[in-house]
Amino acid sequence: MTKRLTTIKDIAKALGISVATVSRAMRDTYDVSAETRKLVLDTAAKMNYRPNFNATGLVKSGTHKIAVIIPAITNYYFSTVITGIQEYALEQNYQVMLYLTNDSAYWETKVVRELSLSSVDGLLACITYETTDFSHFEELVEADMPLVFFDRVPESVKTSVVVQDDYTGACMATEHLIAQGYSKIAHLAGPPGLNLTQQRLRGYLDTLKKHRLESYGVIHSGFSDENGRQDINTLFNGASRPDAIFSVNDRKAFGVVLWLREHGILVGEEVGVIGFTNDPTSKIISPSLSTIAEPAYQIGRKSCEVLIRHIQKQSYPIQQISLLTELIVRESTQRKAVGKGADT
Amino acid sequence: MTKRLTTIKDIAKALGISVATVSRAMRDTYDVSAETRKLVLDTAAKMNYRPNFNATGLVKSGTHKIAVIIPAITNYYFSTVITGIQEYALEQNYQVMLYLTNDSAYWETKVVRELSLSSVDGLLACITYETTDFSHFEELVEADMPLVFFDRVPESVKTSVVVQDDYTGACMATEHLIAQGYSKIAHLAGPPGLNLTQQRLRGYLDTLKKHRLESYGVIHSGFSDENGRQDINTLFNGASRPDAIFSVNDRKAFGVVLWLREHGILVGEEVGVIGFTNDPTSKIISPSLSTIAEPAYQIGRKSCEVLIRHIQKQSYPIQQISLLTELIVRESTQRKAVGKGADT
DNA sequence: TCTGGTTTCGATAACGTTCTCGCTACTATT
DNA sequence: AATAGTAGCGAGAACGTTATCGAAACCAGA
Repeated sequence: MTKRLTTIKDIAKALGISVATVSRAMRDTYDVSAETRKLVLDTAAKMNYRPNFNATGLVKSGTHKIAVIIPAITNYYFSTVITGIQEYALEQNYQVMLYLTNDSAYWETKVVRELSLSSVDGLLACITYETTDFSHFEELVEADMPLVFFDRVPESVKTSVVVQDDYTGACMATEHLIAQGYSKIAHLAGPPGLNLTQQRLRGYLDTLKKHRLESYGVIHSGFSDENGRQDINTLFNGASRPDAIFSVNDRKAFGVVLWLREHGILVGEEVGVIGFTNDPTSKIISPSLSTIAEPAYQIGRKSCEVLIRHIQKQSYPIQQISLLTELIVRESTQRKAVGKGADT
Repeated sequence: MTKRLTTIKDIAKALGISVATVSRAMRDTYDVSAETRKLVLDTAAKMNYRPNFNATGLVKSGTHKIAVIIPAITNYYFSTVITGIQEYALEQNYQVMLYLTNDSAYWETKVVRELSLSSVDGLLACITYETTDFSHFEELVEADMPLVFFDRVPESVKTSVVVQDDYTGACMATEHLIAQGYSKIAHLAGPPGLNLTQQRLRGYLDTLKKHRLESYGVIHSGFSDENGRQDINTLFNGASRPDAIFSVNDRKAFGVVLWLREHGILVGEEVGVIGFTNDPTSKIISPSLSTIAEPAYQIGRKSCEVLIRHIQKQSYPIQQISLLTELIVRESTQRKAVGKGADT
């Protein structure tokens, strides 16, 4: 129950002019004299006027708001993406509404369906790893609501997508392991349904094949460090132990490093580990983690840019943007034995 | 330029009844027969009707949106708080608009000032560490806009606040260090202007005094691990080296641990380190970091709850809520020398 | 059959803004 | 001096919804 705010009418009354003139003076300079324009702007500032977005949105059917739907923000990648989105949006005078699905397909559907179509101009989404039915998104596309996916993207829905180059990143990671002298390489993969899981897996397998190496195991599971612990455990209880691990993301790799350390296995020297993301913690863990850096901030900015283009021009063609990744070499893929002398 | 959406009018026309009846059927059950109500609801679903929030907001002068203004989200504490806010808001059918200030007072002022008062029902804010002038917030309070601060709160503005018990937390941390046998304790403090900096500093000093110990140094700086590295460096280049560090937050403590490790100083055994936050990385770093756990998620939920109370009842009294912290003991404050035998 | 009270619904005005039209008054042209 | 053109402004409709008021329709009681 906030106090009544000053409206355009109040300004008009105070100045003895019509609301139409005030409205015009507020935006463009044409069709209104420079002096009345200045007069209006001054008294508007004096009366502490703020435009009512409900009213403008109603008549112009545009709200200058975009919705971001994302599984979570409590990790480096997602929070950085959001930061990029937020910054670009603010520059373009758009406001962002945040929706967390908590990786639940139920919540995702609910949020997308109940999201009043009239309250936002467009959507930026990253799907949960459970989502298999995309009809709630397809309904949006049919209603001509601008929609852009990033990172985790469905293949069926016909919209613009912005991702990192997962395939090449995985190739780089695997190549690096091989170059460092590891040959029994296993892959801790992500949830099977996800596009990025498939791309990284394919990069891994293709690179192995190129070097005529066999895979020492592929395990699909979630993204947490706990998942990493479990997976490395089953892997090391199996018949043939790997001498290197390529993990689908850094957090899972942290679990691996921790597990190996606890079991007295030297990370790097005995078993190489490489992740994907470049989470800041990868510099803090010891040994520090080699990884494939994702351009998270840029992905945020870029996907927001594409969305706003779609909003402002409905003829803007569908984009398939893939940003480059970068190999970051740290201790977890270094065989220090070389410098250590005749230890083996 | 989305397709025209179905409005309440379309439903009225399709059913041959008035818009008023449709509107009533849509919300309450009184003043409309059960059959027409059902009829309306069914055709509304069939025609894929979504309410236009601009229109409802215009007439009801309430938007069911709240704004969250926060320095950043790329760290554990803030992203977890936001998660709590978001979840509670969604439960109560409120939508969250996110604004990042990037710890810039300029951006904070800009965002708060330009934020159309009419586009949100209330604000949840955490100030930057630069902010010294709070007039942009005071203007909001004068306009009767519901406003709640969390974590970093200004003392001058008369609003509800939700924080963790920083003072007691700092006391617990210092007590723990003393109980573990450390006596030359230094404090790496936060930016001096912040309330939480002062509270934690006071808890540290009071506890020292209680045990008749002297402070081995207090350095104010930012919250990053880089700040931690620099501060420990100046501390160890000084005349009297501390044997324990209480850091205002975990990230800064990470910098300390890393610096000590690089300089061959045994963390825990030679120099105890304790942080504040319970960032997940504190379990990953080695040695693992003792810390004071903050109820970040609960702070998010609680502050959102208080805000919504204020929105729904303007007579709701101003709250001063302080949530409990918890001591988490890990390796960085353990003197293993005891078990190690006659090493010293 | 009439009265009084419900129930159910419709007309219409608001909310704050923009947009379309048209009117006035001024300037320039001949 | 008459006309055409244009700059500047006002009146009113429109956007989609809710709120107020009143009218019809129904029911029960006498």
